[in-house]
Amino acid sequence: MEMDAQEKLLAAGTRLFAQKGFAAVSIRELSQAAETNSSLISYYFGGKEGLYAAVLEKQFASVDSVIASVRERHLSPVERIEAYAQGVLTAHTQNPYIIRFLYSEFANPTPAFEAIQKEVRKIYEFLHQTINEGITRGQFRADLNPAHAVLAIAGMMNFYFISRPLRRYFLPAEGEHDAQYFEDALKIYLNGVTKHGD
Amino acid sequence: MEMDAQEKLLAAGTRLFAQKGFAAVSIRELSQAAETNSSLISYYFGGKEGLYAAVLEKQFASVDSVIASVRERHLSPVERIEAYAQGVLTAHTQNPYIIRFLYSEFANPTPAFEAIQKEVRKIYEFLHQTINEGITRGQFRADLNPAHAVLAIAGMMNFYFISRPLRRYFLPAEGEHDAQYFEDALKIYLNGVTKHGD
DNA sequence: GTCTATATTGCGATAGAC
DNA sequence: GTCTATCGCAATATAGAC
Repeated sequence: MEMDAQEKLLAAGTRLFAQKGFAAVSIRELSQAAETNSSLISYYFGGKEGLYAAVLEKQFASVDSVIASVRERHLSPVERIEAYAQGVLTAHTQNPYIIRFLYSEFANPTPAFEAIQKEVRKIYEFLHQTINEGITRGQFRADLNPAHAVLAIAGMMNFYFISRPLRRYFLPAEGEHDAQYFEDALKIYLNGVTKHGD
Repeated sequence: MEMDAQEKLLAAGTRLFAQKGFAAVSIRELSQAAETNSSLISYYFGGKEGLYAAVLEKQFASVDSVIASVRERHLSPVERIEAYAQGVLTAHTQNPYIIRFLYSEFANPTPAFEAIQKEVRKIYEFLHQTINEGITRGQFRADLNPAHAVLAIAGMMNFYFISRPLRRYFLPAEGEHDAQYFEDALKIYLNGVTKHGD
């Protein structure tokens, strides 16, 4: 462990802002969770908003590295879709709170939104280009609308994590089927977009 | 129009709670948006929390009617998947804020969560049964995991609305392609789950 | 049924001791 | 670098006039 007050505040902020949203968390609650003093939030981060910005920045830095590692490899369209799915799984597994922040910013943008938008756009363009290439190469159905095909795969992959808290209430003791879901969803998707009668 | 104070508060609460979240909206802001007085929130709803509960109740009542109308029809598995997609489109079109409340409750359940959970469970079981029947009838692939197939279709359909606010920032002037997206996504999904070599 | 006025609590930020 | 104490303000709720 060995965390100083600044690190403990960042950790507490990540958890609490993700769980309850920015407005619902007070600096008193934050400082108690971090076992430190509320005045240190201003000292280190310039206030509650500054702490929130620091939390977001750290979250999305890790996303960026995942994207970059996928982009630089030379892969076929199908392999790229698979790499995207694996990247989503990796990102959400490494960082279970990121989907909350992403959605919070969708719904109610803060100044940090611009940076997030840039990340999302990179992913969108990567997928869009992948679909187009798959069509051009004759591997994907020619009647595919690329923008819609992108939304379809992104929805299949991200909704799994979005719906996680709710699923825990009514699905039989979901162990950790994450990898299996991604495999199954990929099969449905690739089967749905590729040409048949091969 | 002809709205009394109670109706105006309910309308203002729906918009503001959806846009900013429960904690980020004050009763002053609410009463100003409704062009009335903050004390009326307590008078009619017993307080800010009561107004929020009333907003949620009204939102999910409309979802229930959509589900019920789909369930009672006699449809084949493929037709039921199509009816589900149409139902999602209808519900979100009639009520653009519902996805926000749904997600807010996923992330941070309030006492209203129990009722929402019941609605979601109904939808889940409808889809699960549909997939199973499709497999039994030999229309869907036998190696399909029903739970995963449900999540895949729910993700494709709901993520479209979840991502709407963000898409507006980087997609070329999305007109209203909603119906077209649903058609395209359905084609991918059904193509992905049904048996081939027919 | 709707308003004004106000009681009370909790908020975020900061001054200043150590 | 971390604490205590406190300031000023905005929050929700309510009492009471009309």
